[in-house]
Amino acid sequence: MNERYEAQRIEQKWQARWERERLFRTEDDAPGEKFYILEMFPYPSGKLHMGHVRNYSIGDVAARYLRMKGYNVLHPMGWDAFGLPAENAAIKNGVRPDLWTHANIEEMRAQLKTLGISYDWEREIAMCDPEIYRWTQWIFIRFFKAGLAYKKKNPVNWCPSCETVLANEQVIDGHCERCGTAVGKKNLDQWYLKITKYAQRLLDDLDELDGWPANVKLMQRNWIGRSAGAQVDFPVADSDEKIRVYTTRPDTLFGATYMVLAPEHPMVRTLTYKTEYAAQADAFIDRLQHLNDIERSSATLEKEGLFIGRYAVNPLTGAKIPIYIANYVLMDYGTGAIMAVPAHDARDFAFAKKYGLEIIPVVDPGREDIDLYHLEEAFVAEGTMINSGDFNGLNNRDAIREITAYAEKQGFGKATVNFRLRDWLISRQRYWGTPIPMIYCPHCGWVPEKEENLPVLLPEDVEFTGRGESPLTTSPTFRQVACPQCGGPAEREVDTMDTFLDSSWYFLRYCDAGNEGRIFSDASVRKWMPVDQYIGGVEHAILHLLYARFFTKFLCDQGIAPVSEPFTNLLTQGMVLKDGKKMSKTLGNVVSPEEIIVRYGADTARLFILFASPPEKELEWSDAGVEGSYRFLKRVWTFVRRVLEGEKAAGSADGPGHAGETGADARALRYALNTAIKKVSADIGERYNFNTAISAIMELVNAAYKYADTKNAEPALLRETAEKLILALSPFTPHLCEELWECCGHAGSVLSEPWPAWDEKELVLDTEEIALQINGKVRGKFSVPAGLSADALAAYAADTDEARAFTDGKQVVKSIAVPGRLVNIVIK
RNA sequence: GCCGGAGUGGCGGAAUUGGCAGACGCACCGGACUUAAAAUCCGGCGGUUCGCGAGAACUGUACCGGUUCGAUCCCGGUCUCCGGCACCA
Repeated sequence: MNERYEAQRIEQKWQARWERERLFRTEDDAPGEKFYILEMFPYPSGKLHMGHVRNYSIGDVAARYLRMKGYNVLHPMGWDAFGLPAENAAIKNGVRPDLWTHANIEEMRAQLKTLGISYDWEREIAMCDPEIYRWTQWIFIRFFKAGLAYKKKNPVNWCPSCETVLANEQVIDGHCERCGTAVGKKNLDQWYLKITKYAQRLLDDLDELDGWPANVKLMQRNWIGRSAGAQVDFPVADSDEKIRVYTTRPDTLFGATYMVLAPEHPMVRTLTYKTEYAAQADAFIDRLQHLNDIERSSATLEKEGLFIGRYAVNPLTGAKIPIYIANYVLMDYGTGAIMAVPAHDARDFAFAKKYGLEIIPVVDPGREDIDLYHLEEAFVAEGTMINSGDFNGLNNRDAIREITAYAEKQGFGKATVNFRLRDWLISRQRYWGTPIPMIYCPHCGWVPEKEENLPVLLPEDVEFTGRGESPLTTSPTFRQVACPQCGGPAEREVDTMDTFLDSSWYFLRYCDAGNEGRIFSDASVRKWMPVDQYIGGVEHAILHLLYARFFTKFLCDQGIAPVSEPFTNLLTQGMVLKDGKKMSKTLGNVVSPEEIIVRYGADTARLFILFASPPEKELEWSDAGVEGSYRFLKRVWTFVRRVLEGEKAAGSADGPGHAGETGADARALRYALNTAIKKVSADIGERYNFNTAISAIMELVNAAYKYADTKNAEPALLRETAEKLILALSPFTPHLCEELWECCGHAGSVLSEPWPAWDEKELVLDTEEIALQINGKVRGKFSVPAGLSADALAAYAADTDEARAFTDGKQVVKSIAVPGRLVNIVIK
């Protein structure tokens, strides 16, 4: 065995051997309970960053541990290969997006292999592969046929830098999720998926996801944004028209003193038609449209409105109330119209004050300090109904129910539910994505491509203009096609799909990655789904994770997927920081994984990244910390070498076989060994706390060094310690451990060894250290035979010299004993 | 503004069910080995005060208060930071 730990040589040797022996291949019918562990697949940008290393190292520890525990583990990897960078490279450098992408995939796959992640590469998929995206198209057609995909002209989010539309989920604080440019609006004809039809189920089923972090579930809940209330119809005075509003406060209906329509509301035009107000309204709307999304929807924007010359009738009071348009009412929530109750809504209050509108209180807080008729701000809390006819005296919560019921009986309203969630806009005016497999026929309308003609291939004869229109329009051959229904001349859709569709089902394909005739076999997904453990960044809490749940539910309804929730357990790993900030090229604080691997080896990189912080927390990069991890691995190497050399020196006769020595030193090491294995098992298997698992192994190594230095150190016990140590460390630093395992004289891989067991008996000590507390303060320690009862322990404690010193001359009030831990004597 | 989460040594972090705060690592300090250095091994390391010294006392988990024999952990309040949502009727 070499004196020095040579990471490079060892890692190359074992990576080659793993590949040659196809060690990580998963067979559906292999023995053992199935476990599907998955890390979010990367976009093939060309280089792995530390965030990737962290993500995949976490997954690999779990995967390797579970394999050793006897599970049949599915641990695949693939590529989220469609997306803008490839196309931008094409525009800038004239490289074909497919070639650019595949070159990047090659490079990143090689990098992943140098990290030693145990992927079954035989199941690798790339979403840009026509044999894969044909199924993305196939799913889209299923959506269309189910009535859940539709095309609609609507004002949509437009990123002027990416030159494409964006889904609501991709607009973060009014900026593009990808490039950070402020998002504007454009009126475009686009494809949508009806995710809103699944809103309630997406919300309800969150309750079952016990294995998800609470914050992610909460973010999804907020995003779905369910609100319960009522819709109420207000007749327009001197007209047959009605204006429908949505309110969560039907109890305040008596206090509705004016109405507001969103400026884009279609009734604005009809109500102002041929009146003096028409021109003003147009001007107002025009002015609003020049604001961008952030300005328009800012809560701090000054409320502005315009009376449009018409009145509505409060259906409860019969009062004529003015109709306004205002910048604070949004067209795309509720009905685009509100009843305004200034006394009990902060926004309505501000508006009413500004325009001198009537304020009628209808909920009495019953508080001295609030003068209801001279309110300084809206009163929004609970109270008793006043000024509300027959409903006076009710608690306003009851009034919500009563007034809704009354409105329903009278036929002018009913209870409804509203969601904040909008349908998913999936059209993109870009090239490098899955073509939307739809054809427009002037005769038949929108018709899906025939399934047997899939995939609809991306044309190669295109120009990359990057100018706001799909490059597919520039193909002379792509567009013109015969209608699949009537055979007449028709035109293909030229937009491509949002790449989030690809990642919404990829995890299903791994179950049967090579299937040529079907999306996947029923048996394969029944075998592997759901994903037992999913690992990725929290930035996908809403986007990817909500879409994937939606797809899975839809495919389940279609009888294609066997489960309605894709991911049983979710771990959202924290970011990797340097100097307190996210690693980024612009900040120039990027540490490249390659550099670390070349210098210290992948095992050190993995160990450091897992040790420095618990997986879900942020991780601060530390060069000194990496040194420390490297030092530890050298220490492990040296320990094993010393054990083996010790055996050689002692001769084979004294080899393994009688590790039963009962000396105190041996006893202490066996305790440390079994404690460590128990802790590592729990920390990996149950808690996913890899940092504390590693610290437990470090403690074991410290204990092992200490024991090895004692005079009568038993070679057999040292060997047992070394071997169990190697196995327990192997999920973290597999290359080193394979090498050490081989040095110990074993032929096979550590991966086919069973996970080391611990012996509960070894965890029971003969004596225990008990803390002595006086009035809750630690005043001493004493040693007792293990396993004393609370009473016996208290008696023992009272008899110690320390206790006597403190209790002497004092009155002992009581004494609390916690077996194995402490005794607290309370004195006066 | 609303909804979450977090605050522990010089630093990353640990304390799993209310029971010895600071495991493990980094940095630092000391010692051994060495002509010397590096590497390695061993030891020390929250703060304040007292003591020549072994040691002792007090104090300490953002801050104020509470419950409890006992609180980093539970409860009430305050501050700060982070994240999400934000004119959603």
